[in-house]
Amino acid sequence: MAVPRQAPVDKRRIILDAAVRVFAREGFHSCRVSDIANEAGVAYGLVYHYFKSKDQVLDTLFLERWDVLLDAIRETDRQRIPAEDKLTAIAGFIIESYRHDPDLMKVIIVEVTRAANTFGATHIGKIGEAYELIRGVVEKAQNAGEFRSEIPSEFAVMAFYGAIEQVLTGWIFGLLPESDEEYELAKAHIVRTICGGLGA
Amino acid sequence: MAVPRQAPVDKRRIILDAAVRVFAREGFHSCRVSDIANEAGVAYGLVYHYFKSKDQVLDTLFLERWDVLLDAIRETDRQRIPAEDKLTAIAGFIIESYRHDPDLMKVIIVEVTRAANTFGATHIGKIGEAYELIRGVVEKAQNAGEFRSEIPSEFAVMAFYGAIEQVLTGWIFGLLPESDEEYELAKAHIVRTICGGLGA
DNA sequence: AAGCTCATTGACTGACGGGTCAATCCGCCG
DNA sequence: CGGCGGATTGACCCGTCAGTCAATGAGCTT
Repeated sequence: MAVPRQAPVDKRRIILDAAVRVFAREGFHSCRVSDIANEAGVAYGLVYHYFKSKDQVLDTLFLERWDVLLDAIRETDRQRIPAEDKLTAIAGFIIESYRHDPDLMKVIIVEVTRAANTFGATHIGKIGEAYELIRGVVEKAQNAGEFRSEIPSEFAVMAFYGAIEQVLTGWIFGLLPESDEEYELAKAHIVRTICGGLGA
Repeated sequence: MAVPRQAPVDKRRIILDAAVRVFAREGFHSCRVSDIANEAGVAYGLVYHYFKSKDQVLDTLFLERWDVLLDAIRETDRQRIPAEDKLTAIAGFIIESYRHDPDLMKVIIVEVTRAANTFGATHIGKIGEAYELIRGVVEKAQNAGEFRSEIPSEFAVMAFYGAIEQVLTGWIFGLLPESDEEYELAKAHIVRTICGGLGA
């Protein structure tokens, strides 16, 4: 009667969730592994029972979430809707991720995505996958005449993703006001800027 | 006959220049202060003679260069030219800074600007000053009817600066091809995307 | 009930690197 | 010449963790 060993509580999950809070609060480099253990209400050594290293905890957090993002982009691209709507959906997904779990997104953005030197190095591939998927959306739109072809899709992606990341960073560091309304406005404004431009 | 004490060589400058190379090569956190001293051909302790801490070396590098950028933006804004040209000038200045001294810009972008958690925290104010100056450019253009007012200037800035930073990051981490021609294209494309939009 | 497996504990170790400081060097001035 | 002050040196100190490991305990299997 194969009773799942992990029936009562999944300590691994508890550790990961605690790590999100600790990384968000203190930063990956400044925090100690013992902080994670304490936050999780678990012994120090248990972290090393489930993870090979402190780095691997962050890796796991990032990969778990980033794969969800990649799937969401792929799924969006599969729809038969205007390219602009696809971009709105992608920006919307990222912003909703932030609204739903700000700590996790903060960690991913601040400690991985924006820290390509320290950590991203390992994950540049994964991050590049997202760029590539979005580039696909843009390129198809250009071929279909929805977007003008004047601007290389590589630049379009940088502008689009750069705008999103910058807005999230603005929220994270208190440079932009945050509220449910602001989140909705951001989705619309980002896409409108990238697709429609600032020009009168 | 006040002979300048520092006549022969300015060791302080030598240390700063060496630090740029070391930070660019190994990253601020991974490198040791002794690496900087070795690169500068100077004794370990001399770094602490001129700087209070390892952090202060990076601080100095950042502030020196960022103030030049702020001045450049202010100077650009003073000109009587179309807002789009101002943005081109600003993007151009940043990209030229990168072309002129890639190591220094790499350090500033990767270790300060994009590392707002670790370091930027101290410099969020300075970074915000740049946003604010650019926002001024956009807002004036909106009031003059050059740019449409539909998009709040705060978002416009995020999109503009985000696009630039993302392109630089792409170069730094080898996600975008680099060449003199690419630099020129980037200036044009970034501004054209932000001002004209992707839409057909 | 005995013994096995595996989660769990937390004290301990060892490396690493930032920062200190006492000593030395050197140009200048009286 | 003698001595002052600032530049320069680099060995050393010392705190800080990441990661280890031997011991404990809880439940399952036979």
